[in-house]
Amino acid sequence: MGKPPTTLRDIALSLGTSIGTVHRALHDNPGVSAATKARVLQVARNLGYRPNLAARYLSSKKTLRISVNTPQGTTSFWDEVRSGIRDQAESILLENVEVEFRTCPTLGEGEEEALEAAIRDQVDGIVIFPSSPQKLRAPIRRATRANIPVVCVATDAPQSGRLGMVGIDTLASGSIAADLMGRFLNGKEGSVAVTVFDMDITEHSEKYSAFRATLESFYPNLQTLKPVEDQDIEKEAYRKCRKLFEERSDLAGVYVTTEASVPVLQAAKDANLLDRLTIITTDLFPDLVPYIRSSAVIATIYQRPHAQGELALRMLHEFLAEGGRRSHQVALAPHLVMRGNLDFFLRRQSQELSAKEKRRAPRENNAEYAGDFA
Amino acid sequence: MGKPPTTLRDIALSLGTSIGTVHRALHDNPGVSAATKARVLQVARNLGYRPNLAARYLSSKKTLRISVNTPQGTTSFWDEVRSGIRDQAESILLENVEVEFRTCPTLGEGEEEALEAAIRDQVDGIVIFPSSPQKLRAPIRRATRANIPVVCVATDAPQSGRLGMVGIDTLASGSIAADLMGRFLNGKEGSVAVTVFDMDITEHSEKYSAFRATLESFYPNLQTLKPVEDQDIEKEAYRKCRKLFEERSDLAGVYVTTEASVPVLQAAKDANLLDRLTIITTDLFPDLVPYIRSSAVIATIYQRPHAQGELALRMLHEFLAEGGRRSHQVALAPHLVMRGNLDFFLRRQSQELSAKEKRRAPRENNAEYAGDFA
DNA sequence: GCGAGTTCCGTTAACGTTTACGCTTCCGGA
DNA sequence: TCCGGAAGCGTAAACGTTAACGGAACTCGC
Repeated sequence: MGKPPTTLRDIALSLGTSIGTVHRALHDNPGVSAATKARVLQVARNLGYRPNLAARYLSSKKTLRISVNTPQGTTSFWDEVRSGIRDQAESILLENVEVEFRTCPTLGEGEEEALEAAIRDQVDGIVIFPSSPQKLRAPIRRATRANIPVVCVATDAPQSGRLGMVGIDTLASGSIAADLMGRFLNGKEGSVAVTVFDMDITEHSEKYSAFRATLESFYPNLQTLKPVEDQDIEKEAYRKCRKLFEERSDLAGVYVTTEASVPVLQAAKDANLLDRLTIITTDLFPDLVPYIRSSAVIATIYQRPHAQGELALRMLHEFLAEGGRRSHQVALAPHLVMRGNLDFFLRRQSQELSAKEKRRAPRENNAEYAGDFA
Repeated sequence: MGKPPTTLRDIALSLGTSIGTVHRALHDNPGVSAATKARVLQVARNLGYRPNLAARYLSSKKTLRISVNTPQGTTSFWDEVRSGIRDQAESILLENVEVEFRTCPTLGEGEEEALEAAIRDQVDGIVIFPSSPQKLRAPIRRATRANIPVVCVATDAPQSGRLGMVGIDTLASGSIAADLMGRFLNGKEGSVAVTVFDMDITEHSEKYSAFRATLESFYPNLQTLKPVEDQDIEKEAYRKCRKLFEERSDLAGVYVTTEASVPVLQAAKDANLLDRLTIITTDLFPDLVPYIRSSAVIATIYQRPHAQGELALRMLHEFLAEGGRRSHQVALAPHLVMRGNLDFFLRRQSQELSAKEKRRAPRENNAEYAGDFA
């Protein structure tokens, strides 16, 4: 139970060799014969060696450099993600994390270059939003081969060898949207539209399927239309929706899974449908607020960007510091925002975005130093 | 920017004294004159000294003992809280946390004694559920005076000097419940009942007020009845609800804020009202599942016990390790569970409860040791 | 057979704290 | 005068790891 953990010294002693050799063997450094290395690894495993991170940090003082490759974005979503990453980096006990932001001004523009730049700069880890997974698969592979772990945020990049990904559970959000849509429409008949970014993105097609499946099984009198793909281009979203609104007179509701909810709302307004449609959107940003307050948007599914950022960095750090296990996939539950609890989320959002001085603040509040309490 | 942090040695050098003296001064240890101590503190402040946690841990190897005082509970809620605490304790980088569970078999029975026991045992910190805040105020004060920080979970203990508290935002949950209730009832008239544990508990009265306020302002045709207090006694809940159901023929919905939703549901069933009432409950546990599947319970507000546990421990550890700031208050956003996303939450719940071997697992998956990647 | 270059390995000084120990100085009491 | 003790302070050895240096043994070319 309380037996002291094994150290490099223990391994060295038990082999009749030295700490230096053990260290070299465990780290694949040159200067050890294959035979010795094998023996060291064997003993290390037998003794259940786990490196002491405090000692390691104390000794090497190497700081981990992490590149954060995200788009600027049209809403506050990515600002919140970045602020979550920053907060998490600062709250890490061993103060050895340094984040570098490589923000792409426009979606999908220069992502590859930014990723290549990060690899060239020899960062220790990367957090990335792979807006077009197929384009980034190769560079991500390259990073991984260069021993740079990559964590995807918001969207996955399958078969890219990425270390892990954190996002919102697509089933949970698609289904809750459908369930609410069904309830809110309360027995009405009609059709429901879903706008997505691109059905080629796994997350979006999964959300659509989950929505459709839930609606079909619980509310058979509502019909899910084919997805409207907007590629996050505002004009595209407006145009396609406007067209749809004119064609489908039986349209009862819209579920917007993308950031581009404002053009959809504008289209509804211009078609004089704003108060006749039941609209559920995604995420929370200033432009959306008046629509929620006025109930034009009846609910929005908040994808917790701050939490996504925190978790992505945490995953990366765990891996880098602990030599952790490979390949996690974290699916968060979304939050539901409606008129009633809107203020709670707005307050929180602004706190999170402006929480710069939170951590490093001088300890004024404890009289004298007093601090440690331990 | 990148200047090296100040160390004890720096302070000692700048004062012409020794590391030992500086250390004693900073830790209020005997053996330093008041004058020297003052000078040390002054210089430490000027130089912006912050202790190096890695070095501290490496040197002292003292493990932090944390007492977790929670009730057994009638649902899985407290099991999830405890498992969250355990998970967080294990995921802490410096492996210096040891949790001791002092679980009370029945609610409110022997809480004081358990708290006293923890204090007597000289633990370094306490996580507690103060089921009756007024009774525990004094012992919590005593712990705090004995330099043992106390974090409340789920319910606050105001004016007790506790270090902090983590719980669900009452406004967010009360309001979303009301908003959903209003929407689901869709223009119907009638009255809505709210069951609470005890209006003397801040959280419960706040939830009730938030619910009532939101319902009043957005759905004026619905009337919020006076709260039903059940003290988490199942019979009490059943009896009071049964009575209410018979008296109020205009009853349209029920919002159950406590763990005792099953007796309420039973009462509704026995009064033949199960399919006529719109019922929103709180939390998620096995007995509730069939009701959600059958839509007898239309939605439940999940208070994320696992996350509450994680955060409570994190707060305590931050304070103990970092000598952090005093008095935080963390309010989580609740999750909304309905038929559609029920399975997501159930899967997650069972994962969280059974994730014992997750961390300490031997690293089988990396060929050889290979591990560090750093 | 001698230097130059490898390969493999041991040694040691850091890193910043904590802690135990030891050295002064000063003071009161015998 | 000498001793005991305490107060105030310095010293140094840990803690487990990393990284740089040095040295032995062995090889190769001449």
